[in-house]
Amino acid sequence: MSPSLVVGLNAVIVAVTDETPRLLTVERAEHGLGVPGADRPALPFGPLDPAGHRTLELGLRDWVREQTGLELGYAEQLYTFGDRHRDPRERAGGPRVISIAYLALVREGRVSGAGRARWRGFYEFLPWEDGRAGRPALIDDVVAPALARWARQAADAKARRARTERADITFGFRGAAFDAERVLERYELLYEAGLVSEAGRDRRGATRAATEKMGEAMALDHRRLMATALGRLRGKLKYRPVIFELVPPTFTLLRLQRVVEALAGARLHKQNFRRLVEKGGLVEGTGVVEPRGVGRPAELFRFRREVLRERRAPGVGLGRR
Amino acid sequence: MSPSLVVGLNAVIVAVTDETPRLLTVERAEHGLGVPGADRPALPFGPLDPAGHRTLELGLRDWVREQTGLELGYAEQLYTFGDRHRDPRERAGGPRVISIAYLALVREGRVSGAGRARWRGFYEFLPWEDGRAGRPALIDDVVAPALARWARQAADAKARRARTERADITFGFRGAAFDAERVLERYELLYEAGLVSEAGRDRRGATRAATEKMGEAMALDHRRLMATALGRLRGKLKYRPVIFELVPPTFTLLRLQRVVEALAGARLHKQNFRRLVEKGGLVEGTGVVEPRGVGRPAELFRFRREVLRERRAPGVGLGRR
DNA sequence: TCCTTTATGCTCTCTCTGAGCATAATAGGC
DNA sequence: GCCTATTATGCTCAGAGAGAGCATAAAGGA
Repeated sequence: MSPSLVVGLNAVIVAVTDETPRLLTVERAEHGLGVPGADRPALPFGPLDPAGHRTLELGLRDWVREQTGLELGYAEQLYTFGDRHRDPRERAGGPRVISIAYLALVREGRVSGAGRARWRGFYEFLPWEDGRAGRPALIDDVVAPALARWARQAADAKARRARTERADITFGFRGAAFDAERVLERYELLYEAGLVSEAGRDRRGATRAATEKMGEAMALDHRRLMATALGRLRGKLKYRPVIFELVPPTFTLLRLQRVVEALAGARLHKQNFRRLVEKGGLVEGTGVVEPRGVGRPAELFRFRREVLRERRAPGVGLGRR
Repeated sequence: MSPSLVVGLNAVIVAVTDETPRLLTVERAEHGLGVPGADRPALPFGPLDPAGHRTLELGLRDWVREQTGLELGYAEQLYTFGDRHRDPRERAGGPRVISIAYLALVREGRVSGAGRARWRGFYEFLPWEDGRAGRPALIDDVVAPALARWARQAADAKARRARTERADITFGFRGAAFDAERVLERYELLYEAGLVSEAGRDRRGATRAATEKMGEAMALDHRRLMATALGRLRGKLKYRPVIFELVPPTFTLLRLQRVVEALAGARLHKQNFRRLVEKGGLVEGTGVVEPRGVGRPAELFRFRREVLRERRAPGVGLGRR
């Protein structure tokens, strides 16, 4: 008999290369034999071994090493997902699966050699989150009308208003402020409105055509984990110097800025970004300039550890969008 | 045979009454027969029922209702703790216990009728976190020398410097900024240095006399969960209007301020606090004044929901300390 | 009436942030 | 060598927000 309860460990592994935030995915043979969507990209996953894994994080590192060949550096716990039927095989008598998700950051230079794993662009799965070229047309062309329809389908006037307000706040409609950190809230709203294909046949306000524009699906609820990770990362950038976990030891300020922009999904003002990180004590010049490339050569900078003593919440800000 | 793996649900239930942040604790007969510290205050706890609990949060609510009679309102997941030997009974063949901790907030008026549970002051367990009367003497008189001793015990000069830097950053020694949110980091440092009694016989830099001044111990790693909760709550106050989950529907601005101060562990400037919440659109006057009390009567205010549309991250700030 | 206490209004300064202008230093085309 | 495109870097200005403190208002009690 299979155990009635499994504690799984999932890793959302993030790197930024070529100004694109990327996610490490694996093929998931074992995770869905005969289950619809079993061929979709999945996050590295493995069950906690209660006897062998001394801590959750060590267990995660073991699984990631085994499945991707990658030795993780920075990792933090994200969230634990435990709703019933997260894994459809539970309906067929499979164990209840509780998944503890971690966010891990990998430096730019180390994205090769991921074994049978594959780096995929974050925004292939969450295309509405990339606002670097201005507010994504997807939001106003596809999301807004679908959510409006979803709101109209509510039972009464009060529920309609609640749905409209929620859509406004999460996507910044009708003058509401768009908050880049609310990635999970946006995904969950899209899910409830039937706009992402993981929501299944219950399509509600959404047409098939609309759903198909909403990015690629992942296995199980892994797109939800991704959304959780991106939201957390965007939030954390603002008050912890995690950005330096994603770049090489030295970097030009423009490269640093592009990495922040890639994650924030927004463009930043170049001179102000420089002022923020330089005057803010986050970085210090090395005196060395990077020769290659057009234009005036840029100085290479490095992270300035002392900032941890000096400032309470050293981070970079995400811009407005 | 006992199962080899249990997923537990723990609740850190917080209320503020009489300007004191409080925690709901229970007696833990079942949780430590013959184990040292079994009589210590504990958090409400119950194992997840894989068949009965549809979501983790619903399972938590069930357990809290059963153990304390309380119907939870606001609740959010905090963190999942899964280190081996969190529960000492694991050493004696007990199951590996993974605990998913939640933070729940209870409104001031609802703290009665907690069944066999008991409200305890937060700072009875974490006395160094209350800086409302100025920097706690405990930090400079007890913590600082003990951590200095702990730093000196490090293997080499490099490790010594690392320990010193860590102590400086977490407690704001030697000119470093004190960050009220780093509650967990402080607790963990105290634990590693053997300054809290949960650390067991391995006392390292700490004398028994010092340890006894460091607040009351809790069962298992529950003080760690408390620290996680307080840190999260302090952080969240700054960018989400969670404070209104802790106060009645109407309140004077001074009462609101006292609740923030109680949680922040710091005093705030009265006029600036008023400006922050009033001009910031977080509250609106009701036109009604509260009669009782000395001094000029104060107007009653209420939370202004519209702020959620208008501002990206509406919160209150914690002051400097 | 005066004093104590709490509420409320307002100002001043400093810092941070958004925005934009201006100049510097390269490479490549001519 | 000169011109242009391109990127780097320095600087200023305006407005928002935060920290601090002064001043006035409205109660109750001596």
